[in-house]
Amino acid sequence: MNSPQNPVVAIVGPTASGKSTLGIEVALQLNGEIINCDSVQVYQEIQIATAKVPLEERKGIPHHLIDFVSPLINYTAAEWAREAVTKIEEIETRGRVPLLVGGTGFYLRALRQPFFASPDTDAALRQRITTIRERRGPEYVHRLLQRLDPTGAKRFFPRDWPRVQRALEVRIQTGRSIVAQMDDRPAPHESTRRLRILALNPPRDELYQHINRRTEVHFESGLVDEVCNLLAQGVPAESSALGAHGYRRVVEFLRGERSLESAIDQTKLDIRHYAKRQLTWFRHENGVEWFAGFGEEMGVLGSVMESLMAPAQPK
RNA sequence: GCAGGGGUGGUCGAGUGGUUAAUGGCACCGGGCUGUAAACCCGGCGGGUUCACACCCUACGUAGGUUCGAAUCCUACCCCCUGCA
Repeated sequence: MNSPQNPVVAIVGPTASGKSTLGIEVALQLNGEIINCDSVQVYQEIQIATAKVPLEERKGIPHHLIDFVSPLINYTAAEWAREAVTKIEEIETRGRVPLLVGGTGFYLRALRQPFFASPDTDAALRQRITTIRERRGPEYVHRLLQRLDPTGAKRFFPRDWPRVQRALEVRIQTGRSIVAQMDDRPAPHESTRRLRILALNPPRDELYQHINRRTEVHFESGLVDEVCNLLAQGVPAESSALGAHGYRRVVEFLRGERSLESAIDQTKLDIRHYAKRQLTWFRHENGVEWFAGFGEEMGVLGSVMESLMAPAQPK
């Protein structure tokens, strides 16, 4: 019943490349619904610097997995992948086409290559390890891992603390090395075989200009006030939500650690670096079809539609 | 005009006679990524030839000089900053 004629479309690419706009246009033409694939847009309440498409600009296209997680929670890729599968099924049941739109390559990969089964994050354990890291440095944590799980320790650079800490957590929680478990991936959802991954690749210098301009607009639109309010509401400064681009630097500004100007400049830089990493990610992701240009360009929409109407390229 | 300080690679900034194409930071480029991923980490980074060991060229304001050897010492000139006029 589900053939390649019923594709699941993913629109990916660097930030500010016009994915959202393109996604809506493609959805209109394919009778689709959009599933957000961006690790920041999932959060409620943070608004200005997230580049979420406002409701009135969605042209009636339903958007899922957007604006639905409290900023108090630290959402994860595995959760997203699970919920995305559910949404894909729901949308297809309605006879519509699911469109995954967003720049978080890691989320998309979590969907295509599900993670090995592991216990939920133990917040207390994570906090304990984090405290150790803050007091004694990431290398110290790496040495701990070396003792408990030498194989795992070899796999990660000592300073790569998120991965080192996770490996340590897994070793402690399951009694086994993370490395020994990594190949136990569950089979991906059937729909991932019908994925058409379309990636935008605008000229790098123009993309960087877009990013710079967009960042200035965000600050002019009251980003600083937004952060003040969020902090006042009790959203922790260390939350994933406030770690997002823009928010993070404004928090530093409010703490007096940098000037407003430096917060703006650093945000621009953060985002430019991010865009580059996204490009790297998708360049090496399997089965990606590239389109030069921004998603807002009519020509790009044209070639995207043309390519979607044609059968998928054999890989 | 006088006195003092300074001009180093895209940028900031070390280096004060000899493994110096020149520490380091940033930018930039490339790469990684298995429940924090808008996070975190790794590598390259004057130019040219080479698969590679390697080799050649050009570089520390400009022009000369001293020296076996200079970004580092000397002379002149140009420019910048500070103080006094």
